[in-house]
Amino acid sequence: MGRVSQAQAEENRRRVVDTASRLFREQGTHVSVADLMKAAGLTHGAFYKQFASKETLVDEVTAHVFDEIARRNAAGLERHDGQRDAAQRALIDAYLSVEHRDNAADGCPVSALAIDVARGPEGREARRTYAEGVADFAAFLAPAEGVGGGEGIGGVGGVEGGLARLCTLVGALVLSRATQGSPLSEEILAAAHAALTEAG
Amino acid sequence: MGRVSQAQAEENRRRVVDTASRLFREQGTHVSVADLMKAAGLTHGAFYKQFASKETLVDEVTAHVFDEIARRNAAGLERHDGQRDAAQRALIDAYLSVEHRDNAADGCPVSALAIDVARGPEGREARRTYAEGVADFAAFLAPAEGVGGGEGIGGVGGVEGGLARLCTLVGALVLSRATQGSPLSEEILAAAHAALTEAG
DNA sequence: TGTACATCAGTGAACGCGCGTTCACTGATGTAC
DNA sequence: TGTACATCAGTGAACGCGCGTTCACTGATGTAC
Repeated sequence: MGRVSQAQAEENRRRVVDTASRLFREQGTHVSVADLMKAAGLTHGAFYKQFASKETLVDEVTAHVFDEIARRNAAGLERHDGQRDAAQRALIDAYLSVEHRDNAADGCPVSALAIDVARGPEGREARRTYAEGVADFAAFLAPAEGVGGGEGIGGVGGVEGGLARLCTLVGALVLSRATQGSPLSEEILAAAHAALTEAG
Repeated sequence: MGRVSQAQAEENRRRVVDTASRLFREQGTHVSVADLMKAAGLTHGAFYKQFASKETLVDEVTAHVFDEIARRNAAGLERHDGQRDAAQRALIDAYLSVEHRDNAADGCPVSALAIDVARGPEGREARRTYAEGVADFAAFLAPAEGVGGGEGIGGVGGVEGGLARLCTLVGALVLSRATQGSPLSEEILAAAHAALTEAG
């Protein structure tokens, strides 16, 4: 194919990262370099002109995907005019939807990458990024402290309450995906939704 | 080595299944046949004298490991003289402990195998076994219906309450493993514990 | 109970395959004049 | 502005390696007499 313009090369690189951020969430970080590059419309050899190694890409994609979710949460908050409670409910609704269950590629990286991150070595940069993403997400989910009646699942407030809510969300999504095909899958989403919205 | 007695052969087979049930939970079902057999004290060739394929083993081990957890839950109930509430609390304490987080090999298969099951094909027998295991576990966790005050997380009762509690347990374990090395890991366990014990 | 032989659990080399990675090559792009 | 050349993004064959699986072989076990 010969050389390609700098602009084209940059766009290609971006497309590889975007494609990986979808494929990794859908199938895990073990997706092969060849499959990834094919999905991005290139051949596998080109990969190493842009990335030092597959491990490097995993780290970069992890960071990329958590940036995206942070932006999305911020946008959600804005859409509800800064009303934390409403934004949280909207997120919980979307998180525990069948669409989210069936569309891991576009979905939450906390759920989608948990096992890949857990099984990677502890020193890994992806691990730090992941932990930060969890903390940010929990902060977003934190119930309003002590204001009028409801203060979240089990009555636990603040960051702790946010963490507990996140556990329920992530557990529900992971379990509903693992039981897909059984009626249990939808029951799990409904049960978690009821638990999170009725006391929260 | 030559032939081995029937009793010895059966014991070897059992050891392979036991070893796999630990390694699969610890590292996932992608553990290689060679590594598995080495860990069981045999060579890889012997594997196919006992199992039709690796997929067959995964199905058998999934069933085995869920049998074990069902037995363990039943034993827990007996140890507390059939007092459901006390048995549930003991399980929640153990589930959300640092020991459980650090010892996936002996731990809950619902958390450990979730992603492997979710990524396997839908028709897979392991999937059915998994869904049954989830249902049984949720039934065990179900809060007592309507009796005096507490009826579980978010006030959701019955099977639904059991499912919601299971989501929180599984989410907490998965997240605390993925964030291991960060202080967040212990905070997650504590937050889920507080949420599950204070209203339950 | 003792002998002769078929069985078959376990061994270890070998298979095809897909993995991550390397590399000689191509030829349009970017640059120096 | 036009020409000459170095650069380097992308190609596709090839690398060593580990995977799941197969197979000829071994020799103690189990069985038939």
